[in-house]
Amino acid sequence: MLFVKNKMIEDFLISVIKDSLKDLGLGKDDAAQAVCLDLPAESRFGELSTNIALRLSRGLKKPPAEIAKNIVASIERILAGRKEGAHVKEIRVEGNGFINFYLSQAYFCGQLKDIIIKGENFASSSIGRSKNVLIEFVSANPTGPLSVAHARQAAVGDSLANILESLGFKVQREYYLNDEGNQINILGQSIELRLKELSGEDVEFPQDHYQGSYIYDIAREIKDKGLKVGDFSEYGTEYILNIIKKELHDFGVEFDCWYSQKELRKSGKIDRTLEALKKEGFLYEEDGALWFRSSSLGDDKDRVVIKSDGSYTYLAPDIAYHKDKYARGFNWLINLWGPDHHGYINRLKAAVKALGHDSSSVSIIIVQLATIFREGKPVQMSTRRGQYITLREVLQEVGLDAARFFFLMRRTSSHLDFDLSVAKKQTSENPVYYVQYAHARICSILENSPVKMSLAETDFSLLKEKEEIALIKKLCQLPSLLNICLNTCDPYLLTVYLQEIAEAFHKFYDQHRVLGQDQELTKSRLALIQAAKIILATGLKLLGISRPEKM
RNA sequence: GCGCCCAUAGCUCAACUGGAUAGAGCGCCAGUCUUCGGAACUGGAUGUUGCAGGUUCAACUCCUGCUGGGCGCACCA
Repeated sequence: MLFVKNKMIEDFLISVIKDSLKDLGLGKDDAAQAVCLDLPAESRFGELSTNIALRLSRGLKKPPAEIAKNIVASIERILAGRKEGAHVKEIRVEGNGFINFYLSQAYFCGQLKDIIIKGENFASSSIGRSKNVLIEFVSANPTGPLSVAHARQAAVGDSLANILESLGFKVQREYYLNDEGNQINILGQSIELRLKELSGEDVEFPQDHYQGSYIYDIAREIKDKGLKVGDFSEYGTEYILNIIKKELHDFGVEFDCWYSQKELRKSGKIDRTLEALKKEGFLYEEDGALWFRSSSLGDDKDRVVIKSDGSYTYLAPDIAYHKDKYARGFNWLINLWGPDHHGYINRLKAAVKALGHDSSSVSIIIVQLATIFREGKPVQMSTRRGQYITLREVLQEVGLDAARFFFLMRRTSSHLDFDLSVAKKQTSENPVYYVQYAHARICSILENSPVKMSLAETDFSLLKEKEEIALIKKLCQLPSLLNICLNTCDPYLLTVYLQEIAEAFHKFYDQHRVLGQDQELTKSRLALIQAAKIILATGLKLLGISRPEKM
């Protein structure tokens, strides 16, 4: 069951309810301030519901049902004088005092028409027009191919960015490139050692070096081509970065900006940032190191920014990097991190506050890991030995569409089980195909139809069957659904919604014929499935998944 | 030891952030095709929401204490 709200009608009804409470002299009650409309627990309770009478019952010392009755009477008086009142078919008091609103068919028909007129822009809005969003994700060290953890981040980040764009936000996708430091040095050494090994030298390969076979590939290329490499770290970084870029491209993810830490340091911004913080009194020296007074800003303890050997910790460039994000004009920063970074959140929030920004301007989303299964059994992984499932392998095994959909099927904050053998199946077990099949089926009907759908000649009021109504109501929910994705910063609900749309369509299809009916009815149903196609296509596009006309 | 997250049907997950009879998918059992794509549809069985208290009209949801799992707690990135 999906719970969504339809913004426009919802806002209107909330204002009417508030007016009615004032009318009854209840406007000042605390509970009355927080009037809200929810989707009822079951569809038999109408389309929108409020529990306001239950909330008021305590203070008024009256049974909820009685209060509800009075409120409804007042609402009905108000609605009678408003043209939007036509959207409401009926208001009932049900359960132990819920007020349920039943919307009129005219309202839903209007929405349906809107979908067909606006097409894939039906759910677009301009809520985000004042926001410049920078969404930073993946940002894996360029020391090896991308893993499934990065793959999930890529799927979530890219889809979230798509959704925000459709809501009017100006979005930049950015990858922070950790192209210098310890890990990069170790990468260089790993390549150098493998090269020696290939040349027949006896080498000892340390445990903490990169064990993956791709290091051999790099070394072999250097050897075969007889390249003179001065800096193995730099060579390796560039080599691997190209692999990563290709992998992401093949996954349908394009970054607007690759932000180099090396460039950041060279620009002097790190030093200038630390200097500024020092002036504000946020830094102090102790034990030969430079500390950030983060504990005064909500962190558990203070953090080192410059080690006693004079080098930066990871935090120093990161503070400068975030300062630079604001300096570039972004006013909402979204960071997608792996679960191993959750202890880092307070540190970064402290840094943001020290820089003089509201910490709510940064949203940090922890993307939980995915466990890969084959035939119901978990696939063993070991990063140390360089044995982990890569994005490339998942793509090769199940394809782009299934991969992206599966990574988004659970809430981003919860752990995900990803069974490759299920994602590969082309049966109803596989939700991707279920959704895409609905789209293809509709395309096929539209193509076979001898009659053309014409909005001017469509009489939506002919759509009265149970399955038709259910489908229409579902289709109208997309705008509200995208709002939920926005509020939760999570695209996952869209995968659930698309499955529900597909289900509603398949059920309709099974019970009723589109073609070969009375001319008028056929036209109405053509319009209905046209709208369903638009909604399916819009959703799939936002998830970065193809919309096949044939399968 | 300190801190954060999780525990719901055999399995994977929901439950509109305190609401109405805790719902879906998979799996299992039984059905539906002279008709627009069967990659579909219909029906059935499955629960002491980890345990024990508390808060209230109402608790899977909030509070307290247990039990069992995951992750953090670097002058690593």
